[in-house]
Amino acid sequence: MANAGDSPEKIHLPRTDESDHLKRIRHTFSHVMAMAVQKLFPKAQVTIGPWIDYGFYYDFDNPDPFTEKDLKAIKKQMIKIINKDLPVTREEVSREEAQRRINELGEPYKLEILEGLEAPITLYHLGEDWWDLCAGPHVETTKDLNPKAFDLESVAGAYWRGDAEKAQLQRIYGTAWETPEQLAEYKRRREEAKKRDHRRLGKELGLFVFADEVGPGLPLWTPKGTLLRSTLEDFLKQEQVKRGYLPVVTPHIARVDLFKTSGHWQKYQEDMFPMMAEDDQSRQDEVGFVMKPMNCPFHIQIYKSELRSYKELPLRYAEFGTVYRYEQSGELGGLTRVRGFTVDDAHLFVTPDQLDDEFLKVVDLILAVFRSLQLKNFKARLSFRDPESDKYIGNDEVWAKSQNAIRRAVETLEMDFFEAPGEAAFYGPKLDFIFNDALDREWQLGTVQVDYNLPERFDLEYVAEDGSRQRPVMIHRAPFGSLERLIGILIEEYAGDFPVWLAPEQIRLLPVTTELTGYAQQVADRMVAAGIRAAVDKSGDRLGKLIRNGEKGKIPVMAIVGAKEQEANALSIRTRAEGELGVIPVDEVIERLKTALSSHGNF
RNA sequence: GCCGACGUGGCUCAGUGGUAGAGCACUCGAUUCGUAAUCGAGCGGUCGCGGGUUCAAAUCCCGCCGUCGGCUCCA
Repeated sequence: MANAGDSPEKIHLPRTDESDHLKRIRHTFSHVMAMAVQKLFPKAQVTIGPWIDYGFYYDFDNPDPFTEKDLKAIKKQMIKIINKDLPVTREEVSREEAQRRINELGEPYKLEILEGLEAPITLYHLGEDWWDLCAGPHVETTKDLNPKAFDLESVAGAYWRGDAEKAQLQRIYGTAWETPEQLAEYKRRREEAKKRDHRRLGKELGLFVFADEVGPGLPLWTPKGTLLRSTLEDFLKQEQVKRGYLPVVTPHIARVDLFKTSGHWQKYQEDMFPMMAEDDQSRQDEVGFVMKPMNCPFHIQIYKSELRSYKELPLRYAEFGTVYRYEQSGELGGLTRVRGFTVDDAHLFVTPDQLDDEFLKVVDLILAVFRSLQLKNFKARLSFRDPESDKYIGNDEVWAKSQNAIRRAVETLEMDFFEAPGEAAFYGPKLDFIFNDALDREWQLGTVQVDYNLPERFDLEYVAEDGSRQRPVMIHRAPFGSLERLIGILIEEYAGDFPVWLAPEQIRLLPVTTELTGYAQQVADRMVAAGIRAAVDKSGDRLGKLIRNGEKGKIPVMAIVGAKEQEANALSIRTRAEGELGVIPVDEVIERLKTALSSHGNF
């Protein structure tokens, strides 16, 4: 599972790619499931059924979608099949023979699969009655499958060949292991992961809400969530000031024409909120305003507002710019995919000579930011153009230049990375930083992009040393990517237990009796004056309840204030991480908190 | 956008044809109490929205909206 963090678990849960044996087990399980499904649903057609990281799935074309009840029946049937100790046998056949047999079964999907296969064409049989086209490998017999070490998890829709234009199939997901203990541990960790889900914790901790009345994918940030946000913003702003970034602010809407020049309107209109037009004629003429899906055209206009000299470059415009994208309804979820979000955006206008160095400096900043946030589990992805696709602007030469610049950078930094053709932005390639959420789904956070195209489209210039007009190169970059998505990931990464500097409420004072509330408030006021987010629990409940509420609220530091403490000008400290720390003088508590804040460390 | 499941007070959930329930939270009262829930009372819901079936709908049917799991998409 993702996010095992640094707490070592006793039972290792191997991914399929770690073990050849598991690969066979999971693969054979998918065949057993397909066989069971066809036994129970004779009209079901099988398509593909691979192993995946922790299990397997199989896609079926069935007149009716499968239900939860069906899953139970299928599971039972699978156990029956396994207990028959059916041999799994491989058979090599000619293309013609395969065709003949498929026609005998009447399974058109298999025929389509066969077309894409290269020799040798192999079939795998489960006993006498069932076979599928398959490259293998599999276990020897169903005896090698433990009927107590698998489960069917969910049904979902999936398109044939992953193509939304093609048939809608029914996918059944299953998980399979070598031992029942592994299965139990897997399930336990899934449950744990659900508790870390930022949607759940966000609600429990009161960080953000969604309202039907506002709209889907449009989060509302509560005071607590906003404190978290602004702490992150302030942190990055400080880092950027140190690195020569200049702040800018730009509006949320602009004329359509601006995005025609950039190419957004032509390439990504479907992903933008509809145009605001004054009347039908204006709408038809495409004269109106749109919500911005990106900030770059605005920063470009600031660049263009004056004639630039090479002496000014690199110019680094930074803004926490909120953008709006009309994401497909089925894609929205929590904070990780929203329709309105804030990008920690900056656009660097550089001379071609400065490109490599500036790019490296940006990556250095991004990695420093991740380090400060204790984010360690990420992958670097080189998101390049898919040469087959027409969704990009610019010519081949420019793309090659941009992609090479990114490749040079990761090679210079000796970073681990993988290339992903087709993941580029429409105007240029990217170096993306990919993180996993609690449920192991991948999300892009930070990104750096090299762009020769927009400078061209907007006809950007600077005056070079020799007096000639030259074209700058742009670097688009966002270490967080989106503040919303970052916070979603952070919540799950920390399981809601933020380090003191990020915690919305950093210390809570708990008066043992209500008579001490006034004194506790005085102490809290001192802390607030020292830049600490301190609060007093004034509920009047008993201490046990106050502590319970503090723990549930995941307040990193609690301070019990009783008569003894008041007399000693001290606090009895209890932290989330370490429990009771004993009585500490107020001054020392404040000092330690201040240190924790500035160092991003623990109390 | 597609397939499926789900949608009951602020939160978590019970209630499957006969005019709405629990715990927590909240308010009030009593208690002034030392490291994860003090006791009692009270407030609070046109059961997502709109149609339909029925003598009667939270419950059955249809449409829409939203959430969730996938798929597709993702500047």
